[in-house]
Amino acid sequence: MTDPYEVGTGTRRAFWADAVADEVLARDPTDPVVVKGGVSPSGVPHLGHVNEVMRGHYVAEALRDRGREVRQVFTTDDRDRLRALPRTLADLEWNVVGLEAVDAGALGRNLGRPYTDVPDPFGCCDSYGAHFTALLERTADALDVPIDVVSTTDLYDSGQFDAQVHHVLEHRERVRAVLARFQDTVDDDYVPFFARCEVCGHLTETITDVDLEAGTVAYVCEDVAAGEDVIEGCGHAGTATLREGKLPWRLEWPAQWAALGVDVEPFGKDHAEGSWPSGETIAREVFDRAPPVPMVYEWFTLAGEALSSSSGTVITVDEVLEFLEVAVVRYFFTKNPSKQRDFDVDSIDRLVEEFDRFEAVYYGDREADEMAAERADRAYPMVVGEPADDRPVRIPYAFAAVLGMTDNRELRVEMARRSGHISPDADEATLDAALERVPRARAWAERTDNEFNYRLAEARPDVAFDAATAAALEALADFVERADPDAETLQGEIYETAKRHDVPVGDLFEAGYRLFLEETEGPRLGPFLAPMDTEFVVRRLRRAG
RNA sequence: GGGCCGAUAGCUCAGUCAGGGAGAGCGACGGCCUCUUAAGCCGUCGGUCGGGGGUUCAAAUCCCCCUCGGCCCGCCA
Repeated sequence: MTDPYEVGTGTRRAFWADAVADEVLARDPTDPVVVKGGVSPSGVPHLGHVNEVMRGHYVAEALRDRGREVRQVFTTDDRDRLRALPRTLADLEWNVVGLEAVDAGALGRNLGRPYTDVPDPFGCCDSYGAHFTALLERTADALDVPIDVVSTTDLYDSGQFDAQVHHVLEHRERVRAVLARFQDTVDDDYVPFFARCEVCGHLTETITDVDLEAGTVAYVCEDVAAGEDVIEGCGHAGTATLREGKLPWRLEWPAQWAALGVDVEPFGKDHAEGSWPSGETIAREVFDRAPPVPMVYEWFTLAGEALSSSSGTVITVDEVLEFLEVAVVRYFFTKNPSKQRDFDVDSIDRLVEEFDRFEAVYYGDREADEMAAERADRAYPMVVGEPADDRPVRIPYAFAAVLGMTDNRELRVEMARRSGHISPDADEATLDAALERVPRARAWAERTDNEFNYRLAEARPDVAFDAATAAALEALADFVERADPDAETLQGEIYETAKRHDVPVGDLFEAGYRLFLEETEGPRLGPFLAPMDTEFVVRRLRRAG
């Protein structure tokens, strides 16, 4: 069998997507090459689900780069049954809410039914499945990844799956024999089909007869185990057509490959040991076709916790984009897929700085070893789409958070210029692009309430100082009013003023932070105050407003 | 119980596929900027490469055993 862990590691390639593309091209597929991913629309799509989109996207881009036409398909496995109620849900605007915000009782009565048969708890889409599929599509859109979303329910309903379902049932003896090599529970009575009960709508696994001539199965609606719980069947005995049900996942997956002509598919490490080995064998021995090139990605954790829609440990792409630029998020997914990675909002500034370095390496503005240089060369254009001629001006993320202390654009520009992060002759377009990071970094500082989370105090804080400090502040105000000093002059003057008034330097700085930020510490005061409106600074130093 | 992936500096990670110099960023420490004050620059320190054994002239890299994190071997993805 093909070890999915080996694909992408067997050749010397700086960027894993190129190694996967090598593997795909070695099989000489016909255009369009089909890259697939997919998930079950079981709940709020989170950052982990993005693997199914982004990993495939990079493989697709690597193939396109070699002149191939590529179709990236994303199956929403919406015929799967609702097995448990997730702890959290999200409306179409990404407002994440607890289960108590919807009619959980009504939702609970739908356990056992396919997602596309469950009413949308928010009432805005055709079904539960359609609702969360819509969020998956929005996720891909937000990251600028073009995908063809294919509903698995639609594959059944429209007849596109007829041939595969028929084929599976026709050769169910062989299916049984193959699956039994992988699963102990497959016995002589096993029929690889779940029928939808015409009375209660549950998917039942008890198939009592198969009539391929008529294209129907006979079933009894029995209890189904769902984790610790049991979903009760209604006991009804009836018949269903081959479109009124579904294949078990281990067959549905290879059936998708056959129906959609899939050439390559990334999947999570959970599949690597379970459904991949059996699926690959089913593809060969039942569908008589080569399985796609596999590629495994490891899972992410969120601040050390497993991402899970059902438990509610989720971070959505919508959330992530509040504090990261699209390119940075896309960059995150260029990293080695075989490593478990922790996504920690607290230290997201590191990721951004890493992206900035990666970008600088691409533009040759930064030394890098051969491997890193080649990786930047390959991956960067896929991350940003179309690299600009010149390296974009980037403000360091942490400093961008600092600029977020004020909403005044001129002040932001002034501070960025004086800090040397933006050249004095930068045009408006460059400024806008560079400042795009500021609100995101500001959102991050607020969210994590870290050391960059401070705001310019709009109203004068109510603080009192001893006589010496007050006199020093007064002197400083006079100096600012008289000299309108630049950053370094002012910074120096603060020291001098403190000395002259016999005030410990630290105390005078602290007084400044209290007056302007309502904090006891802060950024270097000179560069911070110098670009501000002189009148305002003087007034505040005199505690007059 | 069987199997798979991962573990490299305080932190985040590259390097492991094809054996030969242990690396980057951040942090810490020191220095520069008339200046202890969260941004800039220069420099320094920092690692039994998870542990043990083996192969080899040579092992982070190959082999075996073990520990830890995660996953699979039921369902679901």
